[in-house]
Amino acid sequence: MAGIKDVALRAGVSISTVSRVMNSSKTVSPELAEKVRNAIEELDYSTNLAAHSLRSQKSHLIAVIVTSLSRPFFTDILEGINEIAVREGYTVLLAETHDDLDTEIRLVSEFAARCVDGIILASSAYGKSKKTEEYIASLEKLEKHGAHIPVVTLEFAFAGKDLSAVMVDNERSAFEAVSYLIRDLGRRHVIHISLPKEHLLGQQRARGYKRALAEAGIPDEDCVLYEGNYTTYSGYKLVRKLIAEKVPCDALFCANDQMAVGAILACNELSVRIPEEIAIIGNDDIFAASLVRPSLTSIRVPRHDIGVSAMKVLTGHMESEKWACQKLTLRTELVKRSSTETDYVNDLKNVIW
Amino acid sequence: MAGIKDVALRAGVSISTVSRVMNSSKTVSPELAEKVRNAIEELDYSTNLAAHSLRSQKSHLIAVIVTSLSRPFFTDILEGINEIAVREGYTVLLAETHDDLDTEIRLVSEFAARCVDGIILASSAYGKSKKTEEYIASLEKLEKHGAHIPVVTLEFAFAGKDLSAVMVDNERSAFEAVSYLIRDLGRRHVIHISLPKEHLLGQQRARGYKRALAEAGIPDEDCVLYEGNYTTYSGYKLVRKLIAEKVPCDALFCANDQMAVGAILACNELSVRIPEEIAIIGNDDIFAASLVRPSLTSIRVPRHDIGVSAMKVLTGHMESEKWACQKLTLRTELVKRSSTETDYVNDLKNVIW
DNA sequence: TTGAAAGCGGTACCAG
DNA sequence: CTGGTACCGCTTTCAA
Repeated sequence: MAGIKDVALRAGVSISTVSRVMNSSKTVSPELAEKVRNAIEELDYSTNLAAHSLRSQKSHLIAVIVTSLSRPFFTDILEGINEIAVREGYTVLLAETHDDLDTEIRLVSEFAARCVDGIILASSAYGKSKKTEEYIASLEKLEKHGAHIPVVTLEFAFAGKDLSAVMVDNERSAFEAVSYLIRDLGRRHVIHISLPKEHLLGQQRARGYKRALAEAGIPDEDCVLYEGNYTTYSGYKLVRKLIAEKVPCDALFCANDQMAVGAILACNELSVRIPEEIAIIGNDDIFAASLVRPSLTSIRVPRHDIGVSAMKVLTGHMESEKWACQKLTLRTELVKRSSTETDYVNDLKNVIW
Repeated sequence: MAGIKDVALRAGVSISTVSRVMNSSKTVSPELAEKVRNAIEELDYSTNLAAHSLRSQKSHLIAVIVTSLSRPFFTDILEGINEIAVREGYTVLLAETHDDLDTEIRLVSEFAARCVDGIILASSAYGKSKKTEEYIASLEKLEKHGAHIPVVTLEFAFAGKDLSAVMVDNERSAFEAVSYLIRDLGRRHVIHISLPKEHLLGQQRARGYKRALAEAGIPDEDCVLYEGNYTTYSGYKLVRKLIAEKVPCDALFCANDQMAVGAILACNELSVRIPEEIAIIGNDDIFAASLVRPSLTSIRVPRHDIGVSAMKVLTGHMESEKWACQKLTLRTELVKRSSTETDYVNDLKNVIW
C-alpha cells in the first residue's frame, strides 16, 4: 500500500500539500490539487489510519461492549448502533464480557489503550462492592492522553453525573403489564417468573410486579416469585412444577420472552388453556413471541432505537467535549396477542423474520 | 493516560529499557525490570496501540464482514470467531454489507487502511461480472505496506488459490435431507421452498434437492420449486397457496428454518397434519426449530465451529506468511424431530436459549 | 546490559 | 499558496 510520500513524489509536490488535499483544505491551487488527486488515484492511496490516530488522537473507532452476542437483545441494538456509526464515519469494535466484571474492566482499559473515541457499554457492574464503585468512578474519567473518552451505558444508568445512558423504564413497564392482567383481565393470582435476583434488570421488573399487586390491593403474601435463569427451559420447568403442585395461578408475568415461551410450551403440554386458565405476558418482544402458539403478549423494548440513540448521544459527546450528559429513557409498549386476548388474530405479515 | 516516556522518567531508565520490559525481553537486569514494573503499576501505564500498530505494522485487529447481523446465522459464527480472537489477542472490528457488493468493496479497502491483520468475510460477490472478478483478484493480494492481509471467506469459497474458506456442503446436506424424505419416509411429492434464485447458497440447496429426486428416479417434471425470500411470512404464504391450490405434496424441503416455521404455521392453521400428510424439513437448525410445534427437523450447520475454524485458519495465516491456504468443509447433521418423525419426544433441556 | 537515535506515516505549525 | 520540519508513542537497530 502506497504511503503519503509516494503520492508526493509521484505528484511532484510536498507531503504537506498532499495532506492538505486529503483533508480538503482550501489552500491548495487547483492545478496542484488536480495533480495530487491523480497521483492518489493512480497509486490507489488511502491514508494509514494507525498513523492518523497516533497523530490526531482520533481513531474513529468506538467500542461496543455487551454481555453476550447470543442475546437477541444486543444483536438488534448493535444494528442500530452500527447504522449511525457508519453514517458518522465510525467503525465498531466489539467485545463480550459474558457477565464477568473483571473481563469488563479489562476490556474497558484495553479499548482505552486502543484510543477508541467512545464506548457503549452494557455493564455487569451490579452490586455495591468497593471494586464496583472504583470502577464506575474510573469510567467517568476515562481518557487517552488527556482527551476524555465518553461512555454511554445501556440498560441502566450509573449514578455518575458524567455518564450518559440510554434505557427503558423496566419497573414501569412491568407495572403496566401486571396492572393490565389484574385490572383489564380480572386476574387475582398473578405469578412472576423472575430473572436471577442479583440482576438489576430483574429487580426492576420484580419491583414493578409487586407495586402493581400492591396498588390493586392484593396482599403482600400473594406475591409469588419463581426465580428463572433466562432460558426457555427454566420457564418450562418452573411452570410445569407450579401446575403440578396446583399453586393457585391465573396469570404469569415472565421477566423475559424465552421463559414465557417455556411457560407456553408447558401449558400446552398439560392442556392448560391460554389465556382462559392462565394468561401469560413476556418481556422484550423478541420475534419468537409472534411465532409461538398461542402468540405471546409481550413488552416491546425499542432495541433498535436504543442502539440508534446510544450512538447519537455518543457522537454528540465525541464531537464536542462539553456535551451535556444525558440519561434517556425510551418508551416501551405492551403488545397484546393471543396469550392474553382471546380474540386476537395472528398476522405474520409484520414479522420481519 | 501515561506514555512510555513518563514511565521511563519515573523509573529513571531509558525508553528502550521500558520497551524491553513491556515486551518481556530477557536482556534487562532484575533490578531495573523491577523498577520499571513499579513505575508501570503506579502510572497505570498501558501501551498505546495506535503507536504500536504504526511502528510494528501489526494492529492485532481483525475485521469481520457479514451481510447482516440480524441473521442468527452470523451471530453464532461471530461468537465462535470472538472466542478464538480473544484467546489469541485479537480484537474484532465489525461491519455489515447488507448484501451490497459496493459496500463490501468499500469496507474491505477501509479495513486495509486501518491495517487490520486479517479479514473474515461473508461475501456477497455472487455473479460473474467483470467487477466481481476484479474484486476477487484484489482480495488475494490485499496488503498494508507490503505485508499481505489474509482473508478467510465464509459460506462459500472463491476460486482464488490464495483465499482460505470455511463452509459446509449445502448441496450434499440438501441431498441427504431430501433422500431421507423419499427413501425413509416414502414421500413422492417433495416440494422445495427455495431462497431467491440468484443466491449461491440457494442454488446449491436446490441442486441437492434436484439430485435427490433424480437419483430416486423421480422425473424432472415432478421437481417443484417455490421461491421464497428468507422470511417466515414468505414460507407461510407459499404453503397456504400450495395447499389451497391442492398441489400434490407430501413433503417440503425448505431452504431455511424461518420459511419452514412459516410452513408449519400454515399447515397448523389449515389443519394439515405434520408429518402424516406433509413432512417438513428446514435448514440451519436455529433455536426456533426446537420451539415450534411440531418441532422442526432441520439440517444443523455448525455455526459456532465455523466461526472457530475460520478464526483459527486466519490466525495461522497471520502468524506465518507462508501458511497454506485451506478450503475447509465442515459436516452438517440432519436433526430429526416431530415434523418428520411421529414418535419424536421433544426435550427442551438441550435448548440453550 | 543499557541508552541514543532513527524512523513507522501522518498532521500542523511556521517561515517563505 | 507552498515546503520544511517537529512530533504523536512506540520499536528496533547500533554503539557504548
